[in-house]
Order: sequence, then structure tokens, then C-alpha cells
Amino acid sequence: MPKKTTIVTAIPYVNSTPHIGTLLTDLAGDITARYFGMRGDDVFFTAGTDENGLKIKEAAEKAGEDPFKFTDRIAGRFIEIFKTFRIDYDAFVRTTSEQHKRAAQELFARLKENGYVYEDTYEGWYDVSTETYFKEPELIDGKSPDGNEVRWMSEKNYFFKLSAFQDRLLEAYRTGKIKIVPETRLNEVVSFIQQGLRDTCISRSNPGWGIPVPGDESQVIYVWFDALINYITATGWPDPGYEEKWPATVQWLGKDILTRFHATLWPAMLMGVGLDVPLALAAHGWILLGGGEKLSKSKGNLVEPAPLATDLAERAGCSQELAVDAVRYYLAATMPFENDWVFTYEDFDRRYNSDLANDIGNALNRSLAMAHKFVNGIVPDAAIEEQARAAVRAAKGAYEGAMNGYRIDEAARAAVDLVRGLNKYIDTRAPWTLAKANDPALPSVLRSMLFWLRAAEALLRPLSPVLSDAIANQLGLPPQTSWAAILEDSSMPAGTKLLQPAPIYPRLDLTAKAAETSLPQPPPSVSRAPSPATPEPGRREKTEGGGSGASEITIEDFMKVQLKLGRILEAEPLEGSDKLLKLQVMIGDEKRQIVAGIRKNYTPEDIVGMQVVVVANLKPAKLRGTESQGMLLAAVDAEGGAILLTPEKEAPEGAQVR
RNA sequence: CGCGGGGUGGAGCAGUCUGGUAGCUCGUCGGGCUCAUAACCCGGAGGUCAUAGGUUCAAAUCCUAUCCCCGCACCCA
Repeated sequence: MPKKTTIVTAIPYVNSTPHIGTLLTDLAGDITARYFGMRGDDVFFTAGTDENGLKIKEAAEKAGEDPFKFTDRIAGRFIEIFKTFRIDYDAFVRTTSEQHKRAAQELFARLKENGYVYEDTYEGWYDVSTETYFKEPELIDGKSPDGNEVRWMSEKNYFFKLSAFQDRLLEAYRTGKIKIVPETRLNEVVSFIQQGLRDTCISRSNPGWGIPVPGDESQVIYVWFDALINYITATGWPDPGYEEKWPATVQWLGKDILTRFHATLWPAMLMGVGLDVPLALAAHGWILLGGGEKLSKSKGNLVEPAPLATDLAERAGCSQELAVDAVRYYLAATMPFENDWVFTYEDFDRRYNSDLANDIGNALNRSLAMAHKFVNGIVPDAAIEEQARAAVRAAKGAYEGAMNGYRIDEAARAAVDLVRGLNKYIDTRAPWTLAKANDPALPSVLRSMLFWLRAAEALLRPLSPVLSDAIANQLGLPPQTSWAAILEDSSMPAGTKLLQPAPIYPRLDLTAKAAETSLPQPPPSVSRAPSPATPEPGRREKTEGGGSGASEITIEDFMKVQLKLGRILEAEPLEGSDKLLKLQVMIGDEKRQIVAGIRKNYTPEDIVGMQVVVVANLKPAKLRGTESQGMLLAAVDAEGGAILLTPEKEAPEGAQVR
């Protein structure tokens, strides 16, 4: 009987755009699910979207949309991102679904039956935009502490007796019944609980959006309370059969929602209805932008994952699918736990080159090249050297240890370290020297190298499945999906016909100049909102240290960029790419070939004859093997598509733009 | 004394619980190799481990004090 493993992920609130931080939680879940799946567990992996709450209703109204349409649309965006990034969940719970509504109401009703829910009157100044009550002394000039309008509310609400669970929760943490990852956060949780838990209000007056309190249509279940329930909705609860899938083996979430919600309220809710608590709560940190600022939906300073991948695909010349896996790898390798991680495009590029293109790509490339040169591309029937076996065993062990503690960053490191070890091994054993000397050890060394690569393919697979597929493919084998097979000779069978090596991840040109100019403010940067005009007092400006694009530039800097007006003469799709168009653009009397990633929104017919703004002094770059002598300016829409900038009226060609 | 996290070579981190020659990746300098994607391998330079005291044969690690940074309504991973 395979082991049952349930992995659940915190669900994002659908009031805005998904970004790389949103993805982190689900990616962690997906990687965990893939890993345990390879180990042979019967994995159940869930994701979802949080769609209730007054805030959603208001966001919908603001957008002039019916809330159902609005949530469909936004949830669709998240689902799209998850699909693009191969978040391969088994169940997806939208909290507006009937199934969830039923589970939430049932749980509420049972808690009430068990005496953990009571009614009381809640009075205070209510800030609608944040759905928070304030007490009189907390108000500033009759407004909420952050300046929102408040209104006096006095309403009957339902309360959850959280206080009754204090001892049981402490017990669960002291005995390790619920494990917290990383362990450092355990202190935080315990000290929070020890400070004393207060009963929490779990309903709001019904605004016509949300899940009604069972038996009292005047109230809806508080959005946080309802959202947590999604984890058991996914298992089919309260219908029989859910026992197979609950409790969760691990729940993934961000560190911000650990203490107050997932480590206290949620287990208490489960205890209140006699359900098991999750075995582990894994809380990752945040990915911050260059200035150390938190990525936040409300601040709008987002790095969106899809454009990040698209941009990489174009700059590096790899497929979109592989670029997605590069982003997956990057996020996995830098997954923050104890500390937050500062994201910069420079760091992203560096990591891509060093780990993916250089270490992994080159190891595969040189190994295959040698196998073709020395043994005709057929895996020789020779013993695998003990050194190779030992290296694989060690890496596998390190990886398992990391994953047991849900340390995805460490697992990623174990995988790349294995490949680094291979590069050392190759240099030490120098097959090219053995070949010259007709040394009989040559076939063994070659098979060892290939065996080593095969193991790396397996270790990388949970992180970057498409990359692993590509490696397997070049090795002439089906994907290695069995964890147990990693150490077996048969994982790299003698007689296997190897394919010709071909770069999976072409290197990015990161010469100093290239980093500044041809690193075109990648699309995502456009969505980085300008920082507030007046920096918050007390917040230090961190612009030094090669900080990312957030820093200010002088007019001189800007003037270095030569923008000119051009007209598109010809346009045709670029072979081998579904994003790129090859354009011939007239800039005054100069004709330029420009490759642009605009195919998502434009067909060649659309744009021939159009006037566009061209960066004229951009260092030429090769995209998909075709030279591009400039770039077009475009705005980026929510889906990462480009919207070309064009003059408001016909302007002289070749004109300066400033 | 509100709670919590952090300050380690140019950058990003590990090491701190269980004191014992300061480690990794990137960058940089030099060398090697030529199988390979100007990649790969080896070596060097560069750190008084925030500061000041203390414990100890020995402190990045333990203790005390101080300074600085970052979170901590809601939302957000």
C-alpha cells in the first residue's frame, strides 16, 4: 500500500495580479508533491483561490463588474499562472464554489453544536476597506489609523471560542504533533499562544457576497475563517472518503499567515470538530524587491512570473516551457525560509547562467560529446565507478534529508552540487586522456558520467520537470520517475543510444554593457509601480549596491538611450517561436531588422505600416538565432502581452523621441 | 523594558542549538585543460564574524551591555 501524502497550499486572495511571491507557495507544494510522487507515495495535492470577503465585492464594483464575473476572471488568471508553471494540483478549491460553501457551513454548524461558537454584539468604528474594527482611541481625526473612512457599527456577530484551545494547541507544538518548518518559527508561535488567545469574531453582516452563516442569513462567515476551511473542502469533507486524504502531511504557506491563522485558528477549528491537525506547517519567507520592499498586491510593485519567463525565453533563446522551468528552478533554489530573499533581475540572470547553462548544461553537453566521440554514442557495458555511485548516493541522501524537512532550497542545492561534482570528476578522470592512451577504464568512466547525469535528472525533476525531460531525452531514455531507481545501474542501461548534444539553456550574455542596455527593462519591470512620491519617514532609501531598476537615474543617463520614430515595413513570424515577430523597420532612411516579442497581441498584418518607437542605440542581440538591431517600446498588459506605443499623430520618420 | 527576525571577505548566504584551524555560490586575479555552451577544473587575493566587556586553555558560536537594520492593523505568499 503506497503511503498517503496530502500536500495543501495556502490560497491566494483574488483581488489583484499574481506575482512571483504568489507562486512561491504553490510551487513549493508542487515540488513537494512531485518529490513524494517519485518516491511512490499516493499524493493528493491541493490549491485554490480565496474569493469571498467584502473587499472582493468592492473591487468588483469598482471594476464595474458583477462579483461572480469578477472572481471568475481573476481566479482564471491565477489558474492560468498555475497552469503555465505546471502547478499540477489534484484538487482546486475556489471558495465561492458550492462544494466549499457546503463544507464551510457544515464546519461552522458543527462548531456551534459543539459549543465553540456563540453570539455577541460587536461595536466599534468599522473600516470597510480593511474590514477591521477600531476602538475610539485608535482613531486619528475620525479616520482609521491609515486614513480610511470609518463608520460606527453595532452588530450581532458570531464568535469562535479560540481561547478554549490554548492548552491543546501548546500541547500540539510541545509534543511535535504539529511540526513547524523552519523550526525558528516555532518560538514565535508558542510565544504568541502563551500570550493568551482571545476569542475571534468569525462573521460579518451579510453584504450580499460570501458564505451565509447557517441558519442566519443576516451574517456571512468571516473570510479568513471560511478560507481556511478550503483545505478540507478539497478532501471531500464532510462526505465519507475524506479520511483517506486528511490530515495534511504538510501545509505550505507564507510566514505572515503562520502564527495568527494557520498555527492557531486553523488547528483550533479542526480540534473543535474532532478532525486531525496537519502534521507539518511549512512557512517560507518573502521575496523582496531590490530596495528590500515586500512584494505586495496592494503596493503594485510586482514581478510577474509569466513575463519573467517569456523575457528569459527571448533573451536566452530557449523555449517558453524551459524558461518556465528556469524560473521554477530559481525560485526553488532561492526559496527563503529563515531570511527573506531580495530579488533582482541581475541575480536571476546570474543564477540562470551559472547553475543551469554552465554547470548543468555544460556537464550534459560535454558528457554526450565525449560519448559520441569515444564510444559512438552508445552507453558502454562497463562497470560504474564506485566514486560515481558514492557521489550519487551522497547527493540523494542530502536531497532526501532536505525534503524531509521541506527545505526546498537545500534540495535544489544538493541537485546542483551533484552536477558540480560531475564536472570535477570529469576533469579528474579526463576521459580524453584515457582515450589517447587507449586506457581500458574509459568505458567505465563514460558510463559513470552518464549514470551521474541520469541521477541529476531525477533530482532536478521535482523542481524542473521539463528540464529533466530534456535531459532524459538527450540521454536517449524515458523520464526517470522512480526515486528508488536512482542508484541502480539499470537507470542508465548499457546499449542506450544517446542523442547528439544540444544546448538546453543557452547562455545569456551578461557582459557589463549588456546587463545595462540590452537587458531591456524586461517586461516585468514595467509593472513595477513607481515608489510613493514621498518616501515614508523613517524608511531608509537603499539605492546603492547595484540596486535594481528601482533607483533613480539622471537626465544624462536617460539621454544615453536613443529613441527614434520608425515605421514597420514588413513583419513575419519568426521560425521556431510563438512569441516573436521579425520586423523590418525604417528609421528615417535606415532600415533595421528588429525581433520583437509581440506576437501575442499582434499579427503581421496588424502592424505593417504602423509607426513605432524604437530604441535605436541598443546593442544588437540574437533572439532565436536572428539578429535584432533595436527594440520597440511597448506597455505590458496583465497577461504579459505587449501593447505597442505609437505616436498620437503621424510624425516624421527617424524623429528623436524624448 | 510590546513581540519576532537579522548584522559573517565586493554581493548573496551557511556555520551559532552540540565552543576547537571561518565555509559555499557569484564576482575578481592567476594558472590548467581542450571533452564542452568564452563553458569546465585548480589556486590566490580579500573577513579583527556590528561594537564593548565577560566566561574559557580556546568564542562567529556561551553570558552581559550597546549600536544599527527589517517585520509586526488589513491586504499580501
